Amino acid sequence: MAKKNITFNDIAKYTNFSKTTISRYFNNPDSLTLENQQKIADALVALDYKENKVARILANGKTEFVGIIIPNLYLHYYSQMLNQLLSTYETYGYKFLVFVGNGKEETERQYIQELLAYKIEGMIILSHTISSKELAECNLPIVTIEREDKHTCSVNTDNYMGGVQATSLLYKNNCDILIHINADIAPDVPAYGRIQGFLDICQERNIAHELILKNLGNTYQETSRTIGQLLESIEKKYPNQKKGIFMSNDTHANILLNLIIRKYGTLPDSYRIIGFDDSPISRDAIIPTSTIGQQIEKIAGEAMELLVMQMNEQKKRKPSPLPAPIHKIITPVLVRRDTTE
Amino acid sequence: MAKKNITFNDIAKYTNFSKTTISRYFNNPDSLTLENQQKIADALVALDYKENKVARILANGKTEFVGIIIPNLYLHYYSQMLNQLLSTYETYGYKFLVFVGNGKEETERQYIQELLAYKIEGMIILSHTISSKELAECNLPIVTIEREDKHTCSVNTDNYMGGVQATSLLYKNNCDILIHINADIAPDVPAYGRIQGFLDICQERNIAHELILKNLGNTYQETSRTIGQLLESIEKKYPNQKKGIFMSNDTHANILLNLIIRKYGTLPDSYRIIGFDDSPISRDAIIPTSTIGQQIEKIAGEAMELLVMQMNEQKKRKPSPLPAPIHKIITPVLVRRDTTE
DNA sequence: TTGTACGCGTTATCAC
DNA sequence: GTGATAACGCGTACAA
Repeated sequence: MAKKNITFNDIAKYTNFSKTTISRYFNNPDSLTLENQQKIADALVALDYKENKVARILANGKTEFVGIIIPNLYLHYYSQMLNQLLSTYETYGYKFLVFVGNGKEETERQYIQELLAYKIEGMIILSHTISSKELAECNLPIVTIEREDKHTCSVNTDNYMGGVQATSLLYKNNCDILIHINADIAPDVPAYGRIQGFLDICQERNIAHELILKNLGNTYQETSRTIGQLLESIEKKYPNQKKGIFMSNDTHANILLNLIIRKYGTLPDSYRIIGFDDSPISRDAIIPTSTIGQQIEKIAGEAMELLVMQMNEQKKRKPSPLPAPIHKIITPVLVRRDTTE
Repeated sequence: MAKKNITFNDIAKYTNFSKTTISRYFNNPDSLTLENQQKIADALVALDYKENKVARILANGKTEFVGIIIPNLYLHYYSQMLNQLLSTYETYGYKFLVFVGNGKEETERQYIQELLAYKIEGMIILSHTISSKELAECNLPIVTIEREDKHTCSVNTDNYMGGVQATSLLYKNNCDILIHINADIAPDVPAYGRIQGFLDICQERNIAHELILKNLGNTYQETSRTIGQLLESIEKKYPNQKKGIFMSNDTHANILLNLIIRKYGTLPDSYRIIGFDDSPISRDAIIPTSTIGQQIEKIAGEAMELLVMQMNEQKKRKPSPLPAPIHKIITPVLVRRDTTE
């Protein structure tokens, strides 16, 4: 920088006020005469002053930074969530430092260290890598979203209810056999609720059902092949039966749907399908696919509200820590489209 | 905060060194005895020291912050680009302050002010709202991506080449009539190159063609209806001809494809389709769709490289400004799938 | 190899 | 309503 930055000192000299008064102009303008306010305002434009929030942070400790660690932005769910979180800037004014987790524990730990070094006031964690116990030890307001959350505040979709809704809809479609295909996830991850919801409804209503827990593969090719194999075995196992299939997400539902359509040219009456997430693919599919919609905007909003509450508490003289983590549950929305009746 | 933060001063007292030595331990450890390094290292853990980068910024002026303004994260293209940009943290160590533009000029201007107040070292702009002229006046290293870029450094896809590739492929598919459907975009936006590429190839090779420039609507419903109408008029206008249709993006290509499949049960030989972007929908479509792939990772990489170069220049004693903005062009990749032969 | 003294730009605490 | 002065935590000449 050739020309030095203009500081309060320069303005003070220019206006014959003190630094203090200039500071007050910004933080408590009413304590100045209107006349003097104007003087300073004029000086600001005359000198082309640019504020420096870094100095302000050092002086008053408030960074207005929030850190976000998100697993990726490939999945529509995550990018949408980030979108909504960033949008809360308009409401709360917090700035976001964003890191994309890569699943490596050590790296994500470094991200957190980096965030702490910048004196962020709080964190929102969507990544699954680091345990809520370790997160809680950061001693910082934290909200986790849709992940293990024993020791942190969190906002989650009511996955159980989602599972119930999906299963019930298939049931009402008069399916003979209900099938849920999902990965073999741990019970402490919120998404496990979908499985439990499926099982409970089936047992409660005495519905014939099969739960297929299987890793479907990490690439599209792999997933596609695995689902193809599952479809074959299902066809063999349940011929002449009306099959209601509840897929763990819309991408998988779409793959299944495409396989069926390519085979039969249409979705036979013997198949009903429902996905999860309400991602664009469910709408863009050759047959718009029923799904369970997560209320992403609401989840993001609640997460920030929960975080802001904690951050405000921290700013008090004697912050009283939460007696226990708060967990908010957001109800999902059933989206009926053409793969169910 | 109940307990005060540990500072270099505390460590200095604890170890009987001076602040300076502590500082050196972090910034130039080799200038200390191994023995003394160990002493300080021990003190660090004993006192549970947490570094404070805000203070460091104030002292040395290097924030290592880069600002990003992105129009939205709905479109896969943008979320992917953000993903790749954020991933460069591993390479360069720059932290990212991210804002989602909302299209309102005044708001985005405020975002920029906010970023400047945090003394970011550079900006990457994907939003279209603010002119490159105004951006350049920030007097800060800037790289724009895929937008008007007369006065800023930029990285863009070679849209013209993309148009040429798409058009050539349809031509090689022995289509009787080539049709390009796009929005009525301004010639100074990079994406205009797709139109020009289409036109040039058609004229050069004397191919029967039609260019349809039309706003397809802002909602899915609207877009879907508009494309349906276009399809009808195309069928009337070119019966018994083999139609090669180049859509402006994969979402629109998919809508068109679905309409055709729903009508004919398959993609008739009289239709060849190609999209643009290589977004997931092109792969997930009922018939995997040919498309032009933008090399997002490469674009993001080049953008950061270009930005880092400028930022490094700024840190020199006497930074010499670029004589003219540098514009990098990244060649797209033709992705052949099943909607062309 | 280590220390002294000051600067970075703002806010907070008194005093007037 | 306004001002002097001391933080905030770290980097960096310059000196030793």
